[in-house]
Amino acid sequence: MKKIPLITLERYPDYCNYLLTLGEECERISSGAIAKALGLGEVLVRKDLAYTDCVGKPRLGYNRVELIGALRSVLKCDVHKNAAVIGVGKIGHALLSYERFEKYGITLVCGLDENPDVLDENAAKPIYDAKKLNDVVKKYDIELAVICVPDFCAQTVCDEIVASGVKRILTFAPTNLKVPDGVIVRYMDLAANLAVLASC
Amino acid sequence: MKKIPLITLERYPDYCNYLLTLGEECERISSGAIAKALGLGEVLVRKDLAYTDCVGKPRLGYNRVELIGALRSVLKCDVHKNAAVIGVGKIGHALLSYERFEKYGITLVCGLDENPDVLDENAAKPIYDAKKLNDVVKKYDIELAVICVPDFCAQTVCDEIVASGVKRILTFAPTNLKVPDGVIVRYMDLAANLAVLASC
DNA sequence: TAGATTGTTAATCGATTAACAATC
DNA sequence: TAGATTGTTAATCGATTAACAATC
Repeated sequence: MKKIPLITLERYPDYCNYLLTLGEECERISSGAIAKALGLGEVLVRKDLAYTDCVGKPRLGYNRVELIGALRSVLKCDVHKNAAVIGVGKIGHALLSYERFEKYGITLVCGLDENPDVLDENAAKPIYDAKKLNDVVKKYDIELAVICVPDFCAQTVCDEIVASGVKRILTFAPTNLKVPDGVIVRYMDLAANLAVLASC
Repeated sequence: MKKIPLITLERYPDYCNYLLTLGEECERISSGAIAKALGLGEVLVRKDLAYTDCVGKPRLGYNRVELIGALRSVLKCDVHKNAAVIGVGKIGHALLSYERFEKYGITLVCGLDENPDVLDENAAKPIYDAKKLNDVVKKYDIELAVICVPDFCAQTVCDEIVASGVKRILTFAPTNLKVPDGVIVRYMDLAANLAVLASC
C-alpha cells in the first residue's frame, strides 16, 4: 500500500463531509459529481480515491456508504484517540467544548494550565495543573496535544509534550516549533490566515 | 510586479514572526539563517523574499528591519481593515477577544448572531443581531467576515455575507462554500486538521 | 450493444532544489 | 583580494490535468 500524499489526505475530510450531506437516497456517486461539488478536477478525485480500498464501477461510480467507510478507515476514525489541550485560555476553553472532533474518533478529554484559578479536576472536561502533564498523558493515553499557550512559552510547552511521549501536536501559537524526528506538528495560526486572506 | 504565489504568501507571516523574535542586536540576517530557523531550503527563502522589494546584499544578507517592513507591506499590515465574526458561540466568542489580529492591521470589531440572548450592542466588541449584517458592514466598513455558525447554515450565512458586499471569508464550518468569482474563502476546519494529524 | 464512468499512462504545470555567475 | 552570500538560470520533483483503453 503506497503512502498517501499529505495533500490528498487533507482532502479526505472534505470528501467525507460532502458524502455525508447526501442522504440515504443517494446510493452511488461519480467522481465527476464529487469534483463538481467540491470544485476539484474529476481525475484528481479519482486519483485521491484510488488510495482508499474503495473501487468504483465504470458507468455506476462509487458506492457512497462504502466510500465513506473507506475514507474514514484511512483517517482512522474508528480507532479512538484521546487529545488534551495545553493552555486553557479563551481558545483552549472553546476547544474543550467543541464537539466536532468526535466524528473523527477523537475525544478532547481534558485541559492543562499553569494558572491555578482555572484548574478544575472534577469538571466534565477536567483541567489539570500543567505540572501533571506526564501523569495525564499516561492516565488518559493521550496521543494528540493541542497547544493554546501564549507564543513565548510555546517551545517550552512543546518540549514538555514531546518529553511526555506525545508525537502529534496541533499548535495555535505562531511559533515554529523544533521537534525531534518522529514528532509531527501542524500549525493553526488564526491571525496569519486572516492576514493572508486579506492580502491575496 | 509579478503576482505572488499563495504558497509563498502563506510563508510570509512565518518569516515576519521569526524576524521579530530576533532582537535589535540582529541587524542583518542571511537567507541561510532564516531557512535553518524555519526548516526551509535557503534558495526557497531567497525566492520567496525576491517577491518583496527588499533586496539582500551579497556577503551581508538582508537588513532585518527593512525585510520585516517589506513583508508587512505585502501582507498589507499597515492598511487597517475591519473584520466581523458571524456566529458568536464559543469559538466566535474566543475570537472576539483574541488580540493577535492587530499585528496584521486587522481589527475584529464586532460579532453578529441570531440568538437574542447573546446580543449586546454596547459591549466593547458589540454583538449585533444577524439581521443587521448589511448595516454593520456599512457602518464599520467590514472587509473580512469570519463564519463561526453551525455547519447546516454556513452556506446561507455565506450568501448573506456575499450579498452584503464582503469579498473575503474565513470559515470554521466544515462545509464547502459556493461563492461568486471575486470572493475568496479560506477554510479552518479544526476537527479535520486534528484528524489529518492523527492519521498521517 | 452503446455509452457513461472508471483506472491508468502520458503530458503539463508549478514548486522546490541545484548550480553558478555576480558582487559586496 | 578572497570568500560568503545574493539573485538567477537550469534541473528536478511532485501534483494536477489530459488522453484513452477497459468495463460495467
